[in-house]
Amino acid sequence: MGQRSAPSRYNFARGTPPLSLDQDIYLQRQEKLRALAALGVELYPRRFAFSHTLAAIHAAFDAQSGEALEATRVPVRVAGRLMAMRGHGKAGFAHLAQEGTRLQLYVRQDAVGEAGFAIWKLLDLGDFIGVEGYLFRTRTGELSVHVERLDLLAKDLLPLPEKWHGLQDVETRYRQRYLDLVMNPEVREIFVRRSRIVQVLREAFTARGYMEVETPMMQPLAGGAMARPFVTHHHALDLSLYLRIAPELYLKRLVVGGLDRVFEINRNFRNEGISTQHNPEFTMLEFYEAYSDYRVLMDWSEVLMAQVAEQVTGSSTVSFAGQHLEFGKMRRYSMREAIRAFWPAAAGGAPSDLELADAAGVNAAVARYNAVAAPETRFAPVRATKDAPAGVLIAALFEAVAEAELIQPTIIYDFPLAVSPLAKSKPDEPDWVERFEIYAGGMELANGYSELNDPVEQRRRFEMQLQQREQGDAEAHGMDEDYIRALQYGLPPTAGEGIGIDRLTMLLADARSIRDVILFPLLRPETGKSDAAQADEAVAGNV
RNA sequence: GGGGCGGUAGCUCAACGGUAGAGCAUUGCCCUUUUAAGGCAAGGGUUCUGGGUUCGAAUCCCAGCCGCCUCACCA
Repeated sequence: MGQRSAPSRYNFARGTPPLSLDQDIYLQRQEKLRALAALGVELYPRRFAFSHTLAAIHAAFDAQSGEALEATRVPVRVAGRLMAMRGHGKAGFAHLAQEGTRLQLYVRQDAVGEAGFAIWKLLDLGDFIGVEGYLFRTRTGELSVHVERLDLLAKDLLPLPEKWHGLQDVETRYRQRYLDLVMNPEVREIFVRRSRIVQVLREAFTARGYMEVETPMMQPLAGGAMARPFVTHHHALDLSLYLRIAPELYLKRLVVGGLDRVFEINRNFRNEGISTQHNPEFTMLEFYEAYSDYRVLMDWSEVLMAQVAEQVTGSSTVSFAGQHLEFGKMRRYSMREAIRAFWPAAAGGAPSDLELADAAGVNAAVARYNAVAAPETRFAPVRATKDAPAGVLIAALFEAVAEAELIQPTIIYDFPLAVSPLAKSKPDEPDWVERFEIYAGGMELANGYSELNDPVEQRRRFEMQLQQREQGDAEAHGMDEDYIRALQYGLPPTAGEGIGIDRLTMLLADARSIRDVILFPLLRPETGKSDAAQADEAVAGNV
């Protein structure tokens, strides 16, 4: 076949650096392409009409005996990527892979002819091929295709990772996700499951009378959450825009407009840190229903989570990080109850509702807690910002005391108003709002509330946020006059909620990093050229 | 941003101050029911980069780059 002569044929002599193996294989395989072309093979044909998917073949014939197959000689045309090849002189075995399933091929010269066998000898691991033949069982009983015709569909010019261990290098897995998907079946399974989760959610919302909508990703004001936004610019309008941090304010405008039940599954963008639980762009399911409140949504969310877990994993109890999470029955604590329930004994008496009702009491509780808290323990200290409102401190206290303990799916309800500028206050406690969050696996999974629909109160809340911003809180919410105008036309009583799809997928797929449930997580860009690019340049004489 | 761990052949990994190796993959030869096929032979390395210590560095030291984990921020 002459592969070894390939480097010299291209005359790399003048100042060309030594080729790495990667380039070597690339050039070998290009040489095989030329050899295939010389055999009259079309190198990049346009289609292959298959008779069955590999999955369909397994579904239909796995139960049939070798004798039955021999009697009927079922003709098949199948396609896929070559993932294993075992040569045996003038015959050979291969495994074809397609959509996560595999089927064995048996190729022998007397069945495919000399020309067909010449093609077979020029195939490599990773090539896409289509074959025609009939089904049979080998001596060991494996369902296989007895190949009679073999077509190259697309050649793999670069070597696949090692077949037994798969692709392990974490960076390569994320940068070249296609290799991860080719080599690691469990990775493929996670993304199949993610798709299933979204599908089940869509069905559940549709069944509840919701319509799916899309609202702007580019917004003149980044509202609906507290986070640093990404900034971009529209040239024709000479307009600075923010990638949205949340769709909330647009979805509620739709409820003003009479779309009573709306949901959106789409990306949010937050210009903040990257961690195992944070990616700068992440997928949020956000939904609003008119004439409802947070109690309705708490109950519905609990049902929904159990239903999704059941339909996706087969059980409402799911394994996550070595624990069994029971989505069938969620615990519920008010935020104040949760602080008391998980209060460290060493810190003395847990704070009462009365103590948490004013700044002095809250500061005393934080001081008691911080006296026993220490970094690197489960009780991290509360970092008290100067002059932070009592509500902000209470929320911080909750996160420090309780959040890490919320492994089992748990609803935390009734939040301080100071951290909830868009939520309706409780009728009997004006400093607290009708808001809840769902925690599971130690992560915040969902956030919902009764929507504040009083435009006068909403303006006051925005002004409070502006004050916090002036005191140095860069993430405090900005004033949105257009949103207030929408409220002035009347927002019916409404409840809304956001569910983090990435985190939900982590929980239901037992993935410990958000990067394992996002196909292309954000990474620092690669620098430099690939070996193949260098080889191409060398061949073209550009070096 | 702080702390910890890591980067060796295309891939998965050894070698831990003294000649850079194995398996898979690749190339050649043999092999018509194998399946991590097998046998024989061969090729393939800027040990992330740059300094330093040393007779000698993949190994020790310093700096940088990249990645992972973790803390902080956040969902």
